Amino acid sequence: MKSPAVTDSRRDILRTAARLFQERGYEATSMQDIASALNLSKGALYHHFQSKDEILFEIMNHGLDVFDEEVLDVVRQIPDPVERLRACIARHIGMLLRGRDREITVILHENRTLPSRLRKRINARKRSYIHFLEDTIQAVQSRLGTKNEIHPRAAAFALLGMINWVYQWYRPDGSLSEEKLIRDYTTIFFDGLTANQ
Amino acid sequence: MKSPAVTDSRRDILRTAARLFQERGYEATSMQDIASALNLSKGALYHHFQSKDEILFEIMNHGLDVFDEEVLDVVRQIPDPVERLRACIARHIGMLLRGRDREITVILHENRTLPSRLRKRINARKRSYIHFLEDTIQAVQSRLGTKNEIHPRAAAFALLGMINWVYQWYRPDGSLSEEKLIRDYTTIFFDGLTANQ
DNA sequence: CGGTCACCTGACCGACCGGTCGGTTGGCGG
DNA sequence: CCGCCAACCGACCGGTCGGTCAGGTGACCG
Repeated sequence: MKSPAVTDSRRDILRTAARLFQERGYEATSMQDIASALNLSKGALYHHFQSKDEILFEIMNHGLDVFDEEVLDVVRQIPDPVERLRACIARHIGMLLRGRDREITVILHENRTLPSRLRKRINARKRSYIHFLEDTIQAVQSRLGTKNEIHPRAAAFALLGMINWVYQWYRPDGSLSEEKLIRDYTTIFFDGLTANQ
Repeated sequence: MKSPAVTDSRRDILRTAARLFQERGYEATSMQDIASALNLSKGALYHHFQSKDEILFEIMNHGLDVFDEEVLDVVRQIPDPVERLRACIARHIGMLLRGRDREITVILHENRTLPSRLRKRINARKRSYIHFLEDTIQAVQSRLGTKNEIHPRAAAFALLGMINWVYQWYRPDGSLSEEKLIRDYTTIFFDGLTANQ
């Protein structure tokens, strides 16, 4: 077990690095940039992490930890598939918008920059979320007895795309509130643009 | 007017650079990488372009030219908003999947890497597409007399997200055909997951 | 009080970056 | 056959990158 001080400084580095990676991109952010932002020397970073890659990997892993905790673990408890999917949409969007350290954004954007060994481990975790969405969508379809033949995987990726794209354009200080965004996205996914409700 | 040879070698460079940028990312691709892939010296690249930034900018500009030509110019001719939107979805996805040089993918991914002067010009062109989508969606809503209050901008970005995310996961050699993908995406956006048709 | 260890500094390394430059080449117009 | 010039080469520039390392410092422990 590591001392709290150790994990604290590690977490500080990860938070700052995540912010910089999100603002400038991974490749465009140097270790010196990260060190300067923390009032540290570059060498000090290498006391806590073996490499720049490890920092990125830990950012993503921690982001996925938080995601599992605040989204998946909660919505899995909901037995009704329709309500489960609704809650999932709301919580996923909420996390994306309120995540202070933007780890999720880094996960989305720096997909291919990780060396393949580490990337595989991250992708495996992502894939389990995809499967959860696919299963839930299929349950929703048979529950509501829909007669269309929408491929659950296509629907899962469509939903993921809708939501994950939000970070590219949404600004919290704009005219569109988070609640309205969630409501509209949920309506579109379940009932489409032409919904009458 | 430039000679065909000049534009030819420029286009070759842009195509190869676009492929590399898409595979490894802009910052992770060096001018030497581009030159080697073309069996050229690095200096030769600077005979055709002033800077690496200019190459990225021209890739994006050309990608948007093709997009305007193959998507927007065609679907704008369609008077009925519903049919216009359907055609737009189909053509947008088709372009994304069949675009040989992946310029569109580069446009989507390397948003923030351009210096702000050039980025503004690219973003202005993107914004005009957003406005087109918003207007069409609003026309669809009033045409079908939908009673919901989905914000046209939210719907436009949801649609964009669904479609643009495709490049992150879709593989043409998988079990999901392009036609099926277009059909499912169109159904989801117009009628939702619970569509009965 | 002396020793140890986590934490950190700052100088340093070789590789490589984007970009430049003087010079070569080969095909084409006159 | 000459002269020209776009296209290209390869050495080179200053600077920055990720990463290393010897050493300093201060808190804690016996």
